[in-house]
Amino acid sequence: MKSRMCKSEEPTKISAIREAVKKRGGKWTPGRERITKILRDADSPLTVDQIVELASKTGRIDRVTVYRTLLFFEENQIVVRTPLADGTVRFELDSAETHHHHLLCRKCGKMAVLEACGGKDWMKLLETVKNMGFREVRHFVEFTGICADCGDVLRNRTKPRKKPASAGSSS
Amino acid sequence: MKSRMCKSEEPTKISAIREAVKKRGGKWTPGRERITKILRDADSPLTVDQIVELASKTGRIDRVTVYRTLLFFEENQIVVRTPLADGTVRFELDSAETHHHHLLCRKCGKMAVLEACGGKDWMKLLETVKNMGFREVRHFVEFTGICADCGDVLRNRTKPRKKPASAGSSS
DNA sequence: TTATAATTGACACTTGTTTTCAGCCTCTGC
DNA sequence: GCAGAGGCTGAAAACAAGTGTCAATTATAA
Repeated sequence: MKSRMCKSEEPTKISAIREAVKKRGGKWTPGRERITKILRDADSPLTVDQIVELASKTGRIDRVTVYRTLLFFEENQIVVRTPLADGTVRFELDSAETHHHHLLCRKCGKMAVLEACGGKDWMKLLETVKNMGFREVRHFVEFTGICADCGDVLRNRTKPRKKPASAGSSS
Repeated sequence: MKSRMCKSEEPTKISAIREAVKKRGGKWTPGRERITKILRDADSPLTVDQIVELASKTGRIDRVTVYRTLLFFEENQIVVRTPLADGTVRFELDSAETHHHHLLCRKCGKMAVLEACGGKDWMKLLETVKNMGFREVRHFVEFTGICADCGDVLRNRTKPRKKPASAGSSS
């Protein structure tokens, strides 16, 4: 059971993505390359805002272009869109040979990746779902909590800095 | 391991919710009662739109009032807000002595409830999360798939009726 | 019944995302 | 290397979901 915090060890090849784009009749533009590199180098799944901000450091790019590029990438299985329990939507490269889930700090929004999941008991649960008549079942698992850093801060305060973000249903 | 499709067997008492509202200094209004009953009688977690539509059948109610009521209920642990992998946000009564997770059809959006979760393997995963320094850990699990009804329809078609809703990250 | 404080509806506003359209750029074929 | 076609981009506007404001209304305690 392994975990990372979470730069991918062997970065997805930009050239492979370029070929995938062209194979689908898309063009390889500077904007798409910048967005691809940002996603490849990211420590964690990124929001549209984060991508716009990072991309803006290396030249002008319109927010709309980022939306469109992400949509194109998503439709072509280059990136994965992940709506989280805190209501934000994040994007990451779909290099996922490795099956992983997300871990989100409810205080600071920091994300980590968990490169593990269920086990035997989990399989039984999946079986239950299939017995209910569901096919092509996928699962979506997210943990939320207070990360070590935020926990330390809290211990040194009488009042939290601000109202914690509501973290959706869970248990 | 039990599952339901998913009316609660012993409906949460409206009177109990009324008392909870009043205890928090809130007033018990016809609008709040209507929304409470709608949530209690729902077959599955509802979107704001669905609540507005259902509530409008028994009298006029403003969408803003629904938002505000749900927010008030959420703040007072009467309802739970659940953002799903398809990007929608749904609400359900927080009657949850029973720990459950959601099962969503990617085709028709129908929801079911799974009154079960991981098991021993799951506990190990939780342990990993805690070892990463996270406290107050909650988990959020959602299954998506093609339900029996939609599966049958698909088998009798060459083309899907419409583009399936993108169902977020999962695996 | 009355006073008062919370709730409501209407409207405007904010934020996040998509659409439209004209001009620009990548890529293919020559 | 060059030109044409079609895809991509930026700007502005449209759209959708959710929030803030305020006057009028209503539930509730006294």
